[in-house]
Amino acid sequence: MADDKIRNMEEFARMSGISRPTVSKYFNDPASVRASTRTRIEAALEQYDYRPNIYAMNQNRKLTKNVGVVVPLLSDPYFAEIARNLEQRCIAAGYRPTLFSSHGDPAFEVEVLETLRSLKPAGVLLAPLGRASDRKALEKFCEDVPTLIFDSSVDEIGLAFVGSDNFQFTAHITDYLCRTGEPPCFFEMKTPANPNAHRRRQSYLNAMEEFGHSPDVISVEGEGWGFEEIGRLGGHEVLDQGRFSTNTILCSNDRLAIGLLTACYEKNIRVGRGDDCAIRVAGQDGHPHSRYTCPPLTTISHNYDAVSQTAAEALFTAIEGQVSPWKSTRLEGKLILRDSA
Amino acid sequence: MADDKIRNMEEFARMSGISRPTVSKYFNDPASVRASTRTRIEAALEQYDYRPNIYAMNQNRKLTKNVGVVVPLLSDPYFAEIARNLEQRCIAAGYRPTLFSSHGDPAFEVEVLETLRSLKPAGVLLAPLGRASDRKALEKFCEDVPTLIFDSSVDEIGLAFVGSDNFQFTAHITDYLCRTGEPPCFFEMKTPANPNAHRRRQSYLNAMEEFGHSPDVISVEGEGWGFEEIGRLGGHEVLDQGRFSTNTILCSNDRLAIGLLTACYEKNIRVGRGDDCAIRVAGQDGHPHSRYTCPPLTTISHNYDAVSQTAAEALFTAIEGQVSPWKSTRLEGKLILRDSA
DNA sequence: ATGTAAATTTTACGCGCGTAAAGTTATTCG
DNA sequence: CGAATAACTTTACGCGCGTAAAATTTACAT
Repeated sequence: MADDKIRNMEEFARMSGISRPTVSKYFNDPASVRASTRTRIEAALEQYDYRPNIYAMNQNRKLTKNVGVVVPLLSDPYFAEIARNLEQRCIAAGYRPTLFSSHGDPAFEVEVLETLRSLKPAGVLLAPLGRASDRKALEKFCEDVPTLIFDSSVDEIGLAFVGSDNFQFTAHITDYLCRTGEPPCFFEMKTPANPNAHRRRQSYLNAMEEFGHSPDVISVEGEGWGFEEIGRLGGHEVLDQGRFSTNTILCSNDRLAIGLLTACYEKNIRVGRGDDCAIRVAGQDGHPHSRYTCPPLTTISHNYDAVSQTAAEALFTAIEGQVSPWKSTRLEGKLILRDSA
Repeated sequence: MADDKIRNMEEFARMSGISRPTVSKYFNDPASVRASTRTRIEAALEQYDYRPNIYAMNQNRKLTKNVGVVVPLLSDPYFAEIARNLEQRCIAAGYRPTLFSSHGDPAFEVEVLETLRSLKPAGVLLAPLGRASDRKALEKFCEDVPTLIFDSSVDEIGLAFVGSDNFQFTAHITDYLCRTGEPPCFFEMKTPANPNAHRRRQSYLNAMEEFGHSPDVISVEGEGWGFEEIGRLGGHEVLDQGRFSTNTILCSNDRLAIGLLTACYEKNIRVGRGDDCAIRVAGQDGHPHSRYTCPPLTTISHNYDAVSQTAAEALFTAIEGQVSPWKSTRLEGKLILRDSA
């Protein structure tokens, strides 16, 4: 490997004895050049291991291969997992994903979108912060860049929406809980940071009414994204005050449930469906960690694969020219029965 | 807001009645232009809300403000947390972090580095995959780009290394376990994917010898990054076969410990330090989730803040011209006593 | 051998901006 | 008020590549 440091495509083209435009064409699509040319380029590639500058490539391209992936908060394992899933799909489809976290901050979310404009992405997979999002900024962005909204919908913006059917989620698990024991009360944050919380509360209320039970929503204090700790502290308070009206608690999400389970542990309250257990606790999300709580958490899980596949494919077909009207796809969750409820 | 869509700096400069180079200078450092000019630019900014294209900016700049942050796997909450921490510090220091995950794959790690070259970063904060990493590729990258290695060291490459002192980690918690009960055996993966595993095993062996106990390393099967499940399945197997020679188990990392705790739960084995408990389990890392296991996990925690602060600052001073010889900084962990051991 | 289509090269320009040099205007100071 | 010094503008070029059009070469069939 005679590594005389190739600096740009010009130099590489000279070294391989082929014109730069043809080399450019090769990198754009190796099959678009004559076989003999391809061989020569690939031989030179072995010798000088040159790679085009991706950001310079995209500068003057009609359609880039960039795809932006934006999630509200990467340190939440749920978003980390779905982001990883989406990234893999982008790569598999020949796109270049770039991952961004909004860090739970609406202002930063707008910042991320501005950065994304500079990237000139062919498309964007965006999980907005939800209620906290700057609607107008999102809308404007969606007008300029093909954007698919996932996880949490904001009006009817973008190409389409793909997410879980939160109404089905909560209705389904509420139904399960009602059929197998006392009807649940609903444990949530008073001012939830995560996007789908309101939908789930509403769905709980609807379901309880439909099943002929009186609902009981318990909202605990707490700011930010430290849901486990909010669930734990809130759990202690509510348990101390005996505010749970039933022995069955449906949490707005798994992280809250995990905190509540810890509070129960600390209070020596047995959780589960056995006769020796005092309460049942269920979550919602299918959080990667829900399998490893004690007791393992009964939850209704997002269909991670289906959501990310549907979202990614919808974006790709839109990028590739298919025009279709705005559509909302809400996928059903799957009840995961474990020991906690 | 007369939004006649400004397309580039040229147009914006024309609209604000100022030359493009001066506008460019303004965006580079607002204080570098006359106050009256600044006012005019900022007035125009209000009207047309234009933003320079970041990637075009960096194309021909001597020193960019880009900083790459690379971690082995973003869906591991430990890395997610430290990455978030680093990102915030970069932003606070006026840099533009771009986050990358190696997806646990050495080939992809190299891919990420190639992408990073195109970004022309002023510096990179790199947590390598470790043993699995392509040493030569890393080395080459570090020669070209100012790179600070963190979390897991690979030879003496890059500007410096900042991480936790795994020897101190394991020695410290081993010492604690010895002083408070039976000496621990060591629970690990046979072929660990994470980088610091070997150091920790070695440190366990050293510590046990020093304390005059005979060590016992138990390595369980399992591939990949699903540590909890590996810990759970391995735990079942080892418990079934009665292969734990003592009642105290030190796990190579918290995620493994979380899985082992689940196995114990499933086997109805009480974990903790009470008289009614059969075994003690301890982890290592201070994983965000370790607080919420049942029982809460005793562990030795990375000093997240100190590691990320030291790493970030070391990189920034290097970027800003300070030349200093390669140095390895290993920060001590803090023992977090909880109920599991 | 000849014609034709495909591939390639040449040439030229563009993307959105940084940056250096030289000339012009504005500000400051004695 | 004139000179010195900033600050600014103009001009010109560069970064690393895409892309379009015209000219040339190559491949393949007849």
